[in-house]
Amino acid sequence: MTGLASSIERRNGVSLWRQIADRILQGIASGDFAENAALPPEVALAERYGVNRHTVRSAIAALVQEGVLRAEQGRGTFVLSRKRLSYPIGARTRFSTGLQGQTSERHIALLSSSTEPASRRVAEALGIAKGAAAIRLETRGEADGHAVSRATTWFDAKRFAGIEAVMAETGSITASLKRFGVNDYLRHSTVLSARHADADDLAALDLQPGAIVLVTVAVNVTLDGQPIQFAESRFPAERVELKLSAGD
Amino acid sequence: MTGLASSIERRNGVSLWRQIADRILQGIASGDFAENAALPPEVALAERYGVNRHTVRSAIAALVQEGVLRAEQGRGTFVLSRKRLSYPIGARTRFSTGLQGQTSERHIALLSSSTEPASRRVAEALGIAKGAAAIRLETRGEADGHAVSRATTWFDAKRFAGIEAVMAETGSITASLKRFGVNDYLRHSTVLSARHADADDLAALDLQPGAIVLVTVAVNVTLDGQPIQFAESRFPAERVELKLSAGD
DNA sequence: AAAATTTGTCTATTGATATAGACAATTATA
DNA sequence: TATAATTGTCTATATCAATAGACAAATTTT
Repeated sequence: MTGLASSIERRNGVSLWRQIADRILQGIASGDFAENAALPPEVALAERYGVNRHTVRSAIAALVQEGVLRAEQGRGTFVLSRKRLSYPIGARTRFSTGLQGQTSERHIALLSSSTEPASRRVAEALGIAKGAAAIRLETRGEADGHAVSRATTWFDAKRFAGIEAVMAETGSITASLKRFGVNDYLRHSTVLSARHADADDLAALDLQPGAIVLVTVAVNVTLDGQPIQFAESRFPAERVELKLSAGD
Repeated sequence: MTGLASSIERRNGVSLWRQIADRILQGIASGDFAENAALPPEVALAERYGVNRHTVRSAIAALVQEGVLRAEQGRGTFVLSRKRLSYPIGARTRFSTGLQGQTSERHIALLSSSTEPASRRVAEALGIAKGAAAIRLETRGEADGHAVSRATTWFDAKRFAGIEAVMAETGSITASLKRFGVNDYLRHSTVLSARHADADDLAALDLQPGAIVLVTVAVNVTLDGQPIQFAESRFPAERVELKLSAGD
């Protein structure tokens, strides 16, 4: 028995690159090509399927376009995990607890922090005067070593002085707020949009140009309605989906 | 009614003529194009699918090749009845005589042959020692120019030495066996199953990926019960039905 | 018989597909 | 740091796919 699973056919109306793309998809589905691992190099695939390297490249390009693969010059071509993280959005949205059960490890890394005069938008959201001091945190959410969010968060500098240090230490917004006497908080509002990732997102989220990010702009408030946090978060659309839960 | 069930897509790796051929097949299956009746003229089809007449012609040419349509100059293009060949399976199963009356021409083409040590399964079927030399024939049954079966056949190499040459010459198992003194034989057992065609079947039987093959595993014996032939045959389910006759 | 209908053949042009080779750019490894 | 491995880009060429038009060949209709 020869045992060729399904050979490539020519002149049957289906282009070779499409046939090979389909076989790569099959290989991923069957576990032949492991998720999050490198595909065999282009030359090896070309030999395996009996076609030119450029034909394999066309197939890979199509799958990259479809968000199945990611090619990295000099390193290889990688199979993206097809399952997206499902990130719940609702009244009690919290980074860590929201991803519980989906990942084994998760934390928020503090990339940088600064104290700046509040812009009009920030001031309105936090209920402080425009130009008043606000603390700005640039963070990256990570789960199992993969970047899953990139956020810019604002606090009233008067009330939460020094929160950046606590944040760097604890790796958790919820834990940091506790240090300032905020034992519970609710999400007051969330605005959702999507756009192409900018240069900053690309670097922080390890994305390729053209990638899409989901953007949430949210205000968290204390139980009595006092605004304490204003944040814009970016999620890589290819790795994260947002699940809206009841209660807004 | 716009009613475009599935529109034609360009630049997705599947040629227009293949897409249109598939839609015509769909139309036949759904009764949109009646069997034994004329298809709409090429110009009408071209307009219906929004492509050039020559593109429709390519699609029709492919379906003519596949035995689905017949084009007649000046008259039209006709949907052939997809009556299947009825292949009798029974004690006296023979390729040629079994299809008598259904086809005008039929023969068995020898694709390749080899002598190999008998596997356990082959040895048991032929009543020889495991590892003893066995002749393996790879054949294709053809009727009216269409492939109707693909078989792997085993003989005891000691008793039927050189049968591959006779087979290539005569194109008939029955005639070949006669040369070795087997003037009559019976089918002892047949096991029937079905599966998707593998790459080999697809090529040999001129099928499209996903096609189904009927599989028979049979042992033929002499009148006194001595096993002489062991065969696995694959029949394209779309062109052949197996008719079980009395007497097993 | 003439006209209309329908499939068959031919030429021509354009863009997509596939192969081939060379080299650049990036990353990992010895 | 040099070398190897790997993806990215470029040029070139041949074939396939699709469109377009004209006309031939065969059949049916008028």
